[in-house]
Amino acid sequence: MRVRDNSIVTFVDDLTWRGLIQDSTGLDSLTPALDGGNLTFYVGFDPTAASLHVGHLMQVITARRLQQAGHKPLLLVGGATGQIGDPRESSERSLNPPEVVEGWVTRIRSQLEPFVTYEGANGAEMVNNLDWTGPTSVIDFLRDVGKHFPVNKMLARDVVRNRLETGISFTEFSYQLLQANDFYELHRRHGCQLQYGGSDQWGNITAGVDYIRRRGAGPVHAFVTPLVLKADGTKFGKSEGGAVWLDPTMTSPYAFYQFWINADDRDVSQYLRYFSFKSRDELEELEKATAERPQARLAQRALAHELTTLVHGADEADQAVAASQALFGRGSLESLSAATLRAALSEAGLASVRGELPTMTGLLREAGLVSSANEARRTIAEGGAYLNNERITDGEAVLDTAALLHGRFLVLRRGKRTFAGLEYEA
RNA sequence: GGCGGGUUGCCCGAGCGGCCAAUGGGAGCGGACUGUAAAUCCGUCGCGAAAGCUACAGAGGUUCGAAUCCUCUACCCGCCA
Repeated sequence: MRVRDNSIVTFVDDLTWRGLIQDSTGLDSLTPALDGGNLTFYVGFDPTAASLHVGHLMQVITARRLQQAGHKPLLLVGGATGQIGDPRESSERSLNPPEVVEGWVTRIRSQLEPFVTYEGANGAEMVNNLDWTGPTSVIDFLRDVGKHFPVNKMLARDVVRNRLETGISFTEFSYQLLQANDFYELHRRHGCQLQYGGSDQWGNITAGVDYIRRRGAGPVHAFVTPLVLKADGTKFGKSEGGAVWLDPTMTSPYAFYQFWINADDRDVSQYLRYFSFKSRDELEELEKATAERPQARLAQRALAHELTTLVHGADEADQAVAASQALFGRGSLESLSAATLRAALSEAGLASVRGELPTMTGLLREAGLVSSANEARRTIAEGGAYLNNERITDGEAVLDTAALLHGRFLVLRRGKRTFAGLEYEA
């Protein structure tokens, strides 16, 4: 692994410098295990939606990082736990139909696949906890697993304690047994010695560590990564209201790229440490650049490009960059070639209209920038609507064909940075 | 099982027969300033071109008129058994 080659820096030193280890079962034992290479570890993803989102990226990337350091990943997709639901702070989850969860398992599995390699001595494996949890009878589960879990300890867990106020079903309460048992089963079947996850998983993870010890196995290691925070206090991973998904049909590569480009100056250096595979030297260079010339956004560009490449591939990443340059660039839209314009608009979202010449409000609706005519008029009145980078002032004005770029394209924009394209065919 | 309180727009939360599409805050959206950043200030925030329509847990009722009163149903929360 690169980091070890270039100097005295060990793998754990690197993880620590990046801020990836918020809590662990003890660095004294974890350090030699991780620096030694050849550890089998697991990280789990529950199918709670059709796709993973940027909030999961930390765990995905950490898996890749660990594998590059010589460890063997077991990527678990929770076909069983996904049907139960990890308790949230707020309230009880509604159960998803088993066949829906099953579909999500398949999708998430294939989404995870590209992030690790399956070759070599530490080739990754995909596992599904439904394989061992599904066939277990209630009696067996209660006798073999349940007997090792003191309810008083289970109640002490933060999430559970909070939920005692508002209510928690037995179903969700029992979640931690399933996850603890997963760790045990993976330890038993695959020699798994390490589980990591997000900091919200600490309770579930340590439940597994304890359980393995109670069953006379182990010892095993665990650590958790910190919650990704935003300097402005809002939740990480949201963009224009919705989650930023890894699935390109749910969040386009362009939108994904834009999400990272818009990272706050105060956050971007830490994001690079968390998510980037660049060396410490390179990252410190970028941190310096951000401090000195934040307006150049070198760190945001590097982060956005690297992550878009990792998630969507080099071609998609380059297209997202090109589209961003075309749309946000200083040059006039007229100077862009038809091919460049089409490509850029396709990235941002290109719809087509035909027939009668629409009005300005109609254009905004067709482009999907507003959800109702009222909203279109309001946006225009607020001065937030642009056609080919010129502010629209009259919502009732009919489109002038002279505005068509290359005789067919229109660049619509709402606010500073939300672009959408329209292709007009008479 | 009994008694009492509650259910309002994306969220919190006022309203307690007409002046309520509904006070206020947050989120969201837009503008100004910048750097596709932050902070700040300002505006906006159900649908409809409009007439109007749909909304205050659900269903029914009283009334010229209901988010506001009555009845039933569902869910939540207290207190007592």
